Amino acid sequence: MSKESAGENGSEIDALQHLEATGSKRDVLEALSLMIERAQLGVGDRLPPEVEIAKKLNVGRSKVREALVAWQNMGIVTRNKKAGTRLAAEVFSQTIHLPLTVKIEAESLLRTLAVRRPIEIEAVKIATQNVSEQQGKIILARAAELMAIYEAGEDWRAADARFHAAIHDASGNPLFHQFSHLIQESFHTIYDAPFGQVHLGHETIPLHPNLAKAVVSGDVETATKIMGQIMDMVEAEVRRVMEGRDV
Amino acid sequence: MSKESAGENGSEIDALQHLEATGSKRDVLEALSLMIERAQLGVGDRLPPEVEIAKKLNVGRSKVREALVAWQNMGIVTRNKKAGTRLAAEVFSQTIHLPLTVKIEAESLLRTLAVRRPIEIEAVKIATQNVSEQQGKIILARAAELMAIYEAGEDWRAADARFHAAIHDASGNPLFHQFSHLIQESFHTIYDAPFGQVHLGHETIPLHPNLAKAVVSGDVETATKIMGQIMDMVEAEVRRVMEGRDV
DNA sequence: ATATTGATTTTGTCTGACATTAAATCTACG
DNA sequence: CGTAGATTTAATGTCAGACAAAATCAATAT
Repeated sequence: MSKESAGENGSEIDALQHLEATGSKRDVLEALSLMIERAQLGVGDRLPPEVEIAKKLNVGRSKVREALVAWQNMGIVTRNKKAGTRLAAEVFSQTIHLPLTVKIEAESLLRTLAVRRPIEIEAVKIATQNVSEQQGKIILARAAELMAIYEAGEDWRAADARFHAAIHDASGNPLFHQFSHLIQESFHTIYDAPFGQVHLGHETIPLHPNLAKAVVSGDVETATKIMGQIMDMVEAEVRRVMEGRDV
Repeated sequence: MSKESAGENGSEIDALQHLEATGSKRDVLEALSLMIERAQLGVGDRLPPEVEIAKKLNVGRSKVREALVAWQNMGIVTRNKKAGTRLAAEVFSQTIHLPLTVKIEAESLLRTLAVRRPIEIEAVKIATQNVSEQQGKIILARAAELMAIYEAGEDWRAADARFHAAIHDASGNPLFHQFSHLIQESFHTIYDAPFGQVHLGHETIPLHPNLAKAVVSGDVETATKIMGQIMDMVEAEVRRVMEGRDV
C-alpha cells in the first residue's frame, strides 16, 4: 500500500533524518520504526539499503544488519540480495487505523504471545514434575520478591523476568530459557517504548505466588492452569491497550 | 572435567587441524564439534578465541562469530569478553558414555523437541480453527506429496518441512513459521550429519494424511492428538537411536 | 516471442583496526 | 601478610572499507 516501491530514487526516505541514534540495536529499530511511519510504508515496500541506513543513523553497517536480521527472525521483514529488505506482507495484512508503529507493535505482541503461551505452559509443567528442593526455594523467593516490588509500586518487570527464568531453569531444559529469552528480547526491542508505561501484565502479579506454590508442591494441573490464566490476562491487556489507542 | 582450562598455552587445541571447512556456518560448527571431541573438552572448558578458530578453519572471524552466536542462542556455549567462549554447564550435566559430539547432538535434539512439541500442537490447533479453503487444499496436497515421496523410498525430509510450513502458514501467525524455522535450523546445523541416514521420524509419515484431513475438516481434537502422536514418535525414535549408539 | 547475456544493485563475507570490558596481575599500604 | 585499588592484558564487540555472490532488469540475439 501507500506508494508501491519507496526506493525508486530514494528521495522520500529522507524522512529518516539522522535521529541521533546512540548506537544500540534497540535504537536502530526504533529509528526504523519511526522512519516507516513517517514514510507511510506498507506491505512489501522496501526499506533503504543497509549502507544508507547506517550512514543516516551514524552507526556501523554491522549494527544495522544485526537489527534487520532480528526483524527478519521475527517475521517483520524479508531480506534478499538485490531485492533488498522489505516489510513482510503477513504482518500488515489486517489494516487497522492506528499509527503504523503502534500497529506493528501491538499485532506483533499478540503474535509473540501466541507462541509464548504454549512454551510457558510446557515449561511450567516440566518444571513442576522435576523441580528440586533448592530450585523450589529459589522459585518461592523470586515470587516473594516480585510481589514485594509490585506492592511497593516499583518497576517489577525485571523481577518478573527472573521469576520466569527460575521456572525455566527448574525445567532442566536450557532451550526454554533461550526461547523465552528470544521472546523477551522481541518484547523489549520493539515494545518497551510505547508500552513501557502501561506495565503490561501487572494484573497477573498476584497470581505468581500461587503459581510458585503449585510448582513446588508438584501440582501440575494447578500450575499449568495458573500459567494459562496469566497468559490469557496479558493477552487481554494487550487487546485493551490496542482498543484504547484506537477509536 | 578433563583439563580445566584448555587455553593456557593453546597447544592441545591443535587437535583442530585445519579441517578444510568450505566456509558455511554448518561446516564451522561441525569442525568445532570435532575439535571439542578430540580435545576432550567438558563442562566449562574454553574454546579457542575467535581469531584462532578463524585462522585454523580458514574462514572470516565474522563467520566464526555467527556460528558461535548460534550455539549461544541454543544454550550450548556462553560468551563473555575476556572470559571467552565456554561450554555451557547445563548441556553437559548428565554424563553419558557416548562420544561427545553424539552426546551433544542427541541430548540437544531431545531438548529441541521438548520446545517444538507445544509449538507444533498450538500451531495446528490455530490452523485448524482458521484454515481457509485454499490453504486446506495446499495442506492436503503437501500431505499427498509427502506420502508419495515416502512410499517411493526417496528423501522426504524437505517435503515434511513443507507440510509443516503449510500448517504454520494456515495458522496465520508468521511467528510460528519463524520459530519452527529456527528449530529446523538447529536440527540441520548440528544433527543432520550423524542422524541423516536414520531418517529421523519416518514412522510418522503415514499419520500425516490423516492429520491433513483433520485440519481441513476443522476437527481440532483429532488434529492436535495426531500432532502429539507424531511428536511422541519422533522423540521415541531419538531415544532409540541414542540407545543404539550406546552399550 | 523467447532465451541469453551483461550491467547493476544489494546483501553476504572477509579483513584489519579500534573500543570496551572483565579477568589477572601488580602495587601500595595497613 | 593480606587486602584494596590501580594497571595490564586478553578476549569479545563494533566499525569501516573492500570484495564476492546473487538476483533483478534491460538489452540483445536467435
